[in-house]
Amino acid sequence: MTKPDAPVPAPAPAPKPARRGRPSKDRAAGTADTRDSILDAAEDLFSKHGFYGVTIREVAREAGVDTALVHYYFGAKRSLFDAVFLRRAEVWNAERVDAINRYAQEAGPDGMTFEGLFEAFLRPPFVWSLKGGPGWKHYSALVAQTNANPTFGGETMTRYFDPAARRLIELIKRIVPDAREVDLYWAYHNLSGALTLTLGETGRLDRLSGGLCRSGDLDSACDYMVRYAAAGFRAVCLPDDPA
Amino acid sequence: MTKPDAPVPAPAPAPKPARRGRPSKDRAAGTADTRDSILDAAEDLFSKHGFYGVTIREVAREAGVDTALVHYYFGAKRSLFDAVFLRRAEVWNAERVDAINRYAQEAGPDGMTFEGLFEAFLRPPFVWSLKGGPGWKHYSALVAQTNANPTFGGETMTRYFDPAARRLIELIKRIVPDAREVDLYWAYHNLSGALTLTLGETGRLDRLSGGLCRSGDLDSACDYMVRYAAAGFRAVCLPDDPA
DNA sequence: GTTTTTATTCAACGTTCAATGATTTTCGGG
DNA sequence: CCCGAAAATCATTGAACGTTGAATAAAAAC
Repeated sequence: MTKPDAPVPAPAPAPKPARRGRPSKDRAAGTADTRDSILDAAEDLFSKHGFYGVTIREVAREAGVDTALVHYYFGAKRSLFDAVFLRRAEVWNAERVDAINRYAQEAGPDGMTFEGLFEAFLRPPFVWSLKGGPGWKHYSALVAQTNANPTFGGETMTRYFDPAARRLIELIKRIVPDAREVDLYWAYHNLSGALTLTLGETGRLDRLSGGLCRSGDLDSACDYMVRYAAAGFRAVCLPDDPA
Repeated sequence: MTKPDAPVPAPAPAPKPARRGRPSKDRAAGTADTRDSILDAAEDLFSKHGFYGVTIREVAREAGVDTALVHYYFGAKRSLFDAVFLRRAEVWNAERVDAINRYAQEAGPDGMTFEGLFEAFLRPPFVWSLKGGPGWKHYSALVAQTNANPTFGGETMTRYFDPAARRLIELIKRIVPDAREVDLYWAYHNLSGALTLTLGETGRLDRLSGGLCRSGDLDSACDYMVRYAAAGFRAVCLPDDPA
């Protein structure tokens, strides 16, 4: 059944040195290197197939390490997922909060607009996804997927992502002091859904539009979202449109 | 090693009659009953834990049937998922297309508004989720999750859900004939994200708002979404706001 | 009344999974 | 120079996985 060994592809590719024990110092930087490569691999795979769609073995293979090393660094599989999720959560949200706080200070209490505030709030994640390297792109998709999942990461999403949303709503109240709070939350929910779907870059918009729009064109996406959301908030909070 | 049989809990609880072979005719309606109960169980579980988070054994147990029966009716696990997804897809989308077509006819070419059109387009799925029983609620969550997944159901979502979106955009063009098509698609994307996140009812809005909003209050959600989206579309397609 | 088809249960197959314990090698501190 | 801690591999464990084949009983077809 074996094919005739005509071209001789390679004389048994020496499957690996398979060195055991602690690695010699010259290779890599020691520990942080391995840890991060596991996180990167897990981030990539989780973002594409979800928690249950990924095995520790796949993570280890993509990271180029032994399966047991994943447990050595992160313990149970669920802990690995949490580590992936938390790694960028703080950066992501701290930057958004900083941006809207800075905008509020620069614009002053009476100079703020919905457009300016949303621009400050939305642009950072789009920029990370565009310019932060593949890790950030994967992370965006992971957040999008986690946000849509009813039983997964609920507490984590709340813990890390809600403070930024709360701060945004506080600042919106300065723009429309008479708005009802419940209206603001529902309007924010509309914005949140659009944001996560867009950052997920599932490619559905590309197919729906027959190639006219590209999911990866996040600069345009952010521009559209700012205008769309600003008008939506005004319509929801200012029903009589005093303009 | 066996415990002293002091209290005698039960003389072997007769774990089940475990009848074999085709069921007698009086019990149940024959085949459609079993098939649907499997679909219902799978729909429930898939919507909560995703494709890989559910095992055939769990589906069978929740449906109250043998594991092998699931394969008998649906073959491979992936085929079961597709069957679940397709069962309600046609109803869901046919009704939305009918509703917007009816609205277009009643309002006439010059009488259509964004609010009226979106009301027709959005209300049906909200009503199904509210009044269609638990199956429709699970299905809504399943669609929300599938829509956010980059590698799953992409073709299926496109095949069954895009025609309704295309028809909607055609009708929007009658309201704003001068709008650029690319703007309409991006605006629709914002609407789509809000819709699926809301129908998912993940409970995040409840926690974010401290109980002020309830995810399950889909009547309000739909009202908000109609107003929000109508204003958003106007802002995106009519940048100079000729009003 | 016999035969075929349909619906169901049971038992098992081979595979893969997450996780662990033992072992090995190198680094760093004394 | 030694010795403990760190970082890695290997081998294995028990459980759970999707899937299949054989057996069985009622219904339907002839």
